[in-house]
Amino acid sequence: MTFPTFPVALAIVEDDARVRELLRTYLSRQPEFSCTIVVGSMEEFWEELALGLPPRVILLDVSLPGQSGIQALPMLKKRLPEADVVLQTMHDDADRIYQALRAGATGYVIKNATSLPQYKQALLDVLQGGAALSPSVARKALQHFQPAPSQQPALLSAREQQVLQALLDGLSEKQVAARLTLSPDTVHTYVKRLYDKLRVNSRAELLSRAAKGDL
Amino acid sequence: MTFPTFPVALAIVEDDARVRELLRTYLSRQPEFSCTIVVGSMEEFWEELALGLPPRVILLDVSLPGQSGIQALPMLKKRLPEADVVLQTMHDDADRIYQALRAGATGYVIKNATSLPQYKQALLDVLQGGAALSPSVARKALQHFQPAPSQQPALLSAREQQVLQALLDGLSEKQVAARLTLSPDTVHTYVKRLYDKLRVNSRAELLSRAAKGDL
DNA sequence: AAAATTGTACCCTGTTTAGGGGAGAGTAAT
DNA sequence: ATTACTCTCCCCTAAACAGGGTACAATTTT
Repeated sequence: MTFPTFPVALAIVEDDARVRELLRTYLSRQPEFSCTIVVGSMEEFWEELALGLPPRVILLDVSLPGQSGIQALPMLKKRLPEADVVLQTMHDDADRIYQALRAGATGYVIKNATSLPQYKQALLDVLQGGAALSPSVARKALQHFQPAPSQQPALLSAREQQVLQALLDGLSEKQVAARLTLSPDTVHTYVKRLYDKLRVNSRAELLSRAAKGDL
Repeated sequence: MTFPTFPVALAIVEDDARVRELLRTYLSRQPEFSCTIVVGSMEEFWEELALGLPPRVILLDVSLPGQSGIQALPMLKKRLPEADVVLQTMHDDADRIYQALRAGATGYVIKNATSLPQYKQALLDVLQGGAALSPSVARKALQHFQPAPSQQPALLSAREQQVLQALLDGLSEKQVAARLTLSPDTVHTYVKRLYDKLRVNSRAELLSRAAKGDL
């Protein structure tokens, strides 16, 4: 992990003046950060950005007057691909969280549930290549991993379905073996059985049918 | 949020005796927790479980002798649907993380990067309905939200797109050659170029991404 | 005019898949 | 108690694929 040289250029975009100043004063006092841009809207942010050096991390409010933080995210990632964006908001709305994470946010914290030292820790975490999620946000995010597994057929045994899922994830037989802690030969046996049951005769056919919504 | 009544019944499954005792002594000292089960393997866990009251939270090592923590997860969720499971491990392997989160873990912490107070905090977080992810784990998890940024078909020439389409239809290179009236070698050349442009390195990966709606 | 891209085709080596066989241990059902 | 099924592992051969290179003519871009 390449560790950043301190202080790190930090931008704060937050429309609530009280919160904004609180963050600025606290974070400015930390030797790790230098608040190079502190503004109340994205419009102001774009202006300031043109003037000085680009920030390494951006602490961004989700709901802003004018262009919202979420709307701005794609543009931000395009204009500043190197920057990490940590979103902050009052609510832990599942849909907004989902949007934000897809748009490439590397952090998402809930205002009321986050102390100033935790803000600092969150920023340090992303600088070290991690991601910072408030517990309630993380829980919502994890739900998107759940609905994964499929539906039907008692046709396939539990183990067979696990192998199938791994194949659909694009793994090679060797990788499947590693994931399921099996011998590559055993995986091969399963693959053959799957081809038999699913009436295909190549990985490509299997995946192609999966892509078309079969199975 | 319904707050639990303290102390909360906690199970610790960890094969390294030093770590296990460290966690037990520290967490037992906290008024919030009562370590009702402290064992070194899943086999022992199942035995102890039959005797006493079921734990509310389980701190579970990923790699255990015998039945691993990951393997045990589905069984645990079935046997103790009410319990939260926090996994701990040394490594932040992306595939393992993915598996664990899909299997319903509500926490995933990295041993070396987590202090005892942070362990406590992680457990409290899940008790309050949140999820606890170490920063590096969260980062890996977030990558699964990314699949969005697909390629622009513009990058692919007309001929390349025809080959791609044929591949997505599940054809072999030889079959593609037949469809497009090309030499198998030429098709091979195209496939290599496609892999290059689409950043994959196997047919399975390509088809897998197609199945997920990329490209 | 030089450079880059595209379409086409061939060579090479190594790895992975496909499809065939057998085989033992365990569980469930008849 | 035989049958049937599942899970696990092993052997084999031949085909397909992955990745690396070279080559040249026709465009298109610069």
